[in-house]
Amino acid sequence: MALFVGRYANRIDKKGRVSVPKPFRDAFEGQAFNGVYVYPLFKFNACEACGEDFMTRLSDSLEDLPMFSDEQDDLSVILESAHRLPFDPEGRIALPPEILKATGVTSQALFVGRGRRFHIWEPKAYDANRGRAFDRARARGATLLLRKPDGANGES
Amino acid sequence: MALFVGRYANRIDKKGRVSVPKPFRDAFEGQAFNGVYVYPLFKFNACEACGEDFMTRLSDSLEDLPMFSDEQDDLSVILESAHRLPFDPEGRIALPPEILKATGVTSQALFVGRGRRFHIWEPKAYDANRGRAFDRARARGATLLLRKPDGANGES
DNA sequence: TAGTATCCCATTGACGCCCATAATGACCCA
DNA sequence: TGGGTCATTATGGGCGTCAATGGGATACTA
Repeated sequence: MALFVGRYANRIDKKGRVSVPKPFRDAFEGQAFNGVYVYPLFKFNACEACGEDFMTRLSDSLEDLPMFSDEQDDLSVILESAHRLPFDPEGRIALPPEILKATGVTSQALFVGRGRRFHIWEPKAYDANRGRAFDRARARGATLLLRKPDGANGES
Repeated sequence: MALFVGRYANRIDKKGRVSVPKPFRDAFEGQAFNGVYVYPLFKFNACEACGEDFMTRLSDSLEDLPMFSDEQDDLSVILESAHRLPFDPEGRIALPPEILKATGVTSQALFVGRGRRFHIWEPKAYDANRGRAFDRARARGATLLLRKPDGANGES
């Protein structure tokens, strides 16, 4: 699957529909479900979106936690508040009221690439947060251990 | 099999029937039994529902516990109190009195997606019990370690 | 025969599909 | 290098279809 990168601002119409940027739609090529899963983030006033593959991986990861455990129940709130949004023939999705409320999105939605998933922000809210992560990373002197280049870890 | 995600509130009619949300019904595609298994949860005033596949998996998991152990006997109550509910031609099920009583469901049933299974709640009870799960996750700064994408860890 | 469960049909309201148009950017040619 | 044309995406709105719901008819059971 291609990666989600870059930022795109699209308009919300009266019916609550918004076009998912073409480059993002292309990245869903070959998935069983032609659409996106969207769920609110608890760290930001924004929501996250991904395809069926990633959602299944998320669900399976939750099942690695013990059944009936508090930890599993608390984190399952992601699945409970997720929405399965199919593309219409023009590649649009309809954002549910709950998501609009959680993100503050009204007339415009900002799509922000995040690799295997992407975020949806109210543009002004994004600007307010933008740069902070960058500053934090600089201040902390953040480092990242890269995986071995393919084959070594079974990734495609 | 597709995942169960999101929340849907449907009404119970005079005959005790309730429509299972279409997205959930679709997720049962290709299962041998055209219906759901429903059993009460001991942790919440709610019940859990799943398809034949998951029920089999649950039964097998119980057999992994030591035979004749208290643990196995206690958890086996799930199987004892489970109901096998077939869909009617319109995709509705009739919740048995025992389930209605255990959940407090009367006029409305809230279907809550949980990945490979889903819960059924009385709407107000859900708000009271689960409404703060999101805040708890935020407050705790909850994190989740994802499985490696496919095959990388030998699990399937 | 009464009570219950299952099936069938009707209604309605939301949403998905289709078409039309506008805007954007790429390409070609002078 | 500038202008024009074409292709593709983003956007707007009307209409048909389908899912949720309610009620009646029929078969089954105790």
